[in-house]
Amino acid sequence: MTGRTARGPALKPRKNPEQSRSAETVRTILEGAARVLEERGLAGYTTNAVAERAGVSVGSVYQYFPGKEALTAALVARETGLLIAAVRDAAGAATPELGLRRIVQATVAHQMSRPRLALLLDREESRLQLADSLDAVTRAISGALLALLGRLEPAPPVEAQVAAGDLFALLRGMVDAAGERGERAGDALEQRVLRAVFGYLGLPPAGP
Amino acid sequence: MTGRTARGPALKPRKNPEQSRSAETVRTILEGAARVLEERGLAGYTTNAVAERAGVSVGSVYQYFPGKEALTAALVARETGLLIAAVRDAAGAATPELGLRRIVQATVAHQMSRPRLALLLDREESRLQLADSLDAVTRAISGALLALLGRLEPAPPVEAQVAAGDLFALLRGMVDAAGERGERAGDALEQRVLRAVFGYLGLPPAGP
Amino acid sequence: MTGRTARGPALKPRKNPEQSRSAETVRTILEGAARVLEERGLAGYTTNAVAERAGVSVGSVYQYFPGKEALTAALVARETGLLIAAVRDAAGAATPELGLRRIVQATVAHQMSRPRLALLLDREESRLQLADSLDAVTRAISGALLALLGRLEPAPPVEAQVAAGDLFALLRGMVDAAGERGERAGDALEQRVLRAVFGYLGLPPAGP
Amino acid sequence: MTGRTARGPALKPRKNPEQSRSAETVRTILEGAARVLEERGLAGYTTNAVAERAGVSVGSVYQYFPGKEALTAALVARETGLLIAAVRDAAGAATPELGLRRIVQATVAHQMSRPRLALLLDREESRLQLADSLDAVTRAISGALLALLGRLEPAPPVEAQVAAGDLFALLRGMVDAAGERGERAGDALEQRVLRAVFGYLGLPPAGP
DNA sequence: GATGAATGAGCCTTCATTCAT
DNA sequence: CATGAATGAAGGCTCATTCAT
Repeated sequence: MTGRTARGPALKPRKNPEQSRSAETVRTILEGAARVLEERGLAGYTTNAVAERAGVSVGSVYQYFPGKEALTAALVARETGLLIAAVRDAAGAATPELGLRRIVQATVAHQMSRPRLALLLDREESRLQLADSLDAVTRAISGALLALLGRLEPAPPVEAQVAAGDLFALLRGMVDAAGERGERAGDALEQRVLRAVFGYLGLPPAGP
Repeated sequence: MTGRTARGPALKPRKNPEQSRSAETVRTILEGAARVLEERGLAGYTTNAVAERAGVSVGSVYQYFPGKEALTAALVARETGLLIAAVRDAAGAATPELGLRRIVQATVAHQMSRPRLALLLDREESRLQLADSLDAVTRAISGALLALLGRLEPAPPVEAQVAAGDLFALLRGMVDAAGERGERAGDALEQRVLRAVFGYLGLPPAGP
Repeated sequence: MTGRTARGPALKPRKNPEQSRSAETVRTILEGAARVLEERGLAGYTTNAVAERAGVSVGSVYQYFPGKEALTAALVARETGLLIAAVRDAAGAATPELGLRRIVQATVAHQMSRPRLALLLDREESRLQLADSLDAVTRAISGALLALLGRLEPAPPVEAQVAAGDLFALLRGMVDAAGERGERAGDALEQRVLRAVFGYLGLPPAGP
Repeated sequence: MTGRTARGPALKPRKNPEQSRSAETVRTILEGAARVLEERGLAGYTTNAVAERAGVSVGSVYQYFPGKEALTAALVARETGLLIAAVRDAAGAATPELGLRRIVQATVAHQMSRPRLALLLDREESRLQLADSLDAVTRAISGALLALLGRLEPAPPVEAQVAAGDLFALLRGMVDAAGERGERAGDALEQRVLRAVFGYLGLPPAGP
């Protein structure tokens, strides 16, 4: 690993063949990568392992991704897609309270589905500085939070920008930890996260 | 990277020379490791780099630590020592509220002192399964929280064990993120974390 | 995968000029190879790059050439064809002096037309042991030189075989170097090469 | 091979321990590289092959050279050292004619000692653009030639700069070719090269 | 025939660890 | 004890070649 910290080393897929056979191979590779991450952790996450797990050759991995980081980025994008959509949606909720609840819900659901994978990708996401300087999930969630906070009455006693950052960190921290502990009950976790969120904002704890 | 995932590889220092020259060398090595981590990140954190930064030979590193992971573990222990002591202390505070505040305070202070180092070590800590299965910081903070929660009136509506886990995760998440953002004002951060903590527990936000 | 789904009526003549079609493809591929060599050098000279540059698939390259070396050999043959013809011609010149001049002329002209390509192919030619053990150009030029030397009066004081080898080497050396230096004036170079050639043979420097 | 054509990717040795054990290892590695080049050619010239042939591990190769190219550069420097010294010396010869003879002599001697190695290194030398833009040998020989040409009477009818380039090319071309042909008689070759050189310069062929 | 996705041997390089001095 | 040269397994990646469509 050469100390490439601040460059932009091709994180985009090499081809984007949303068609026929190739798309299938891409899916296979991504799922292979996900499985390797879940089963062997970051230490076992090698391009050769991914290829083997996916049942393709290393060459095929590099046919579609210019490098390992690009593969990781693509996996992040894939895993994150639903979450981002849900979060975007939440920003337009009827009330900010409802929006917050929806964001928490979506994040919890996302982390519950493949906890180890989600956790490891969170780590990789912050290690590589994907995208501009902030990855898509962070941007999406923080953005949605920001929008919701603006509509809150009374306005929270903390600057919105900062509050969004705090809430995102708090949310991710709790949810990742729950995943690591093996917690599987989404509803319960959701309630607890909301206690912290509403408490932070000085709102009365909303009933379920 | 050797695929040692499931073994129990000697994480304790090889010698425990609380004396003379050796202790000094150990300190030098640990500080070298800390500096490397801060300056070159996880990618640049190699045993040779540590030795060079510390002004000793690689051989000396292996004289005092059975392997890289042991070195990391020792660094974690060193960095964590003060925090753990402070947290233990907090458990005996006059009121649980005060105890909570003290824990938050200590954690914030700890993260603020060497933010990048603290962040990277947090990550390594959870990557390696240090100690029995839970590292010392986690145990200390969770334990202290648990003790304090038991004294709380009214008792929080969440099982104490779970609450302790949540609060620890929330705390660490917020503090790490603040460090990553480059935040340097400890007091402000402390207040905000407390809002979340007290909110989670259903307590009225305590004034500063 | 060309969407050739609808089979219309047979619009093509029954008898395809398969020959000329193939020949055209071969030409395209060879020119692709030449372009890649000129633009990306030996390092960028890959079969995939050639195919892409030629606008055909890799498969097609292998349809016409059994391997990369065969492709290179064919390119050498193509590039060398005119030169060889000119050199053969020169062997029959009225006087040996004129013949020598013609050979030099042809070689200079050849190298000037596509200098980088000529240089790189010279290298590849000697790397691969093309042909029997001596490639066509070497054989042609050396042969012509040999014939001319036999007619020279007075006979050069060096064995003809050896002299032919020397002159060829000298010629190629000077011409390649001129190409590498970016020299573009054929006439001047020709004169200088002739000085060396005639000097080597102990002949008086012939005027232009 | 990524098209790194114009960068300066560390061509200097990593360490320059002209002492004790290390120097011996460096020598061993360089000789291994030379042997591999002679025995297996450019195609078989891999860092692993070099290490194996030298009886050391790949790691040791990289301990002393930052990369394969640096190794090649060092080998070129080693092989070229004597030649360069001799050529430098020749520039100060009593008469320019004598100087020319000495340069030819040294070059012939150099190429005769390990012909295949010299040939392959010549190629590599021009492939990598070692040093500033011109490699040491080229600089040394061209420089010496330039100095000598300036002292020549009558002055050659060609611009000195150009003449130096031509003579160097002619020299190298003839000598490389002789090596490739397996010629082993240094004196004879030397005489023939001198015929071309003196002829080029319009000087009377000097007796041995 | 043409296509281009797929293959996999093999290359360069790194780095945790050992051991002779 | 300290040193640092030496080791070599393992990782990321390329590219000539094949073959199902």
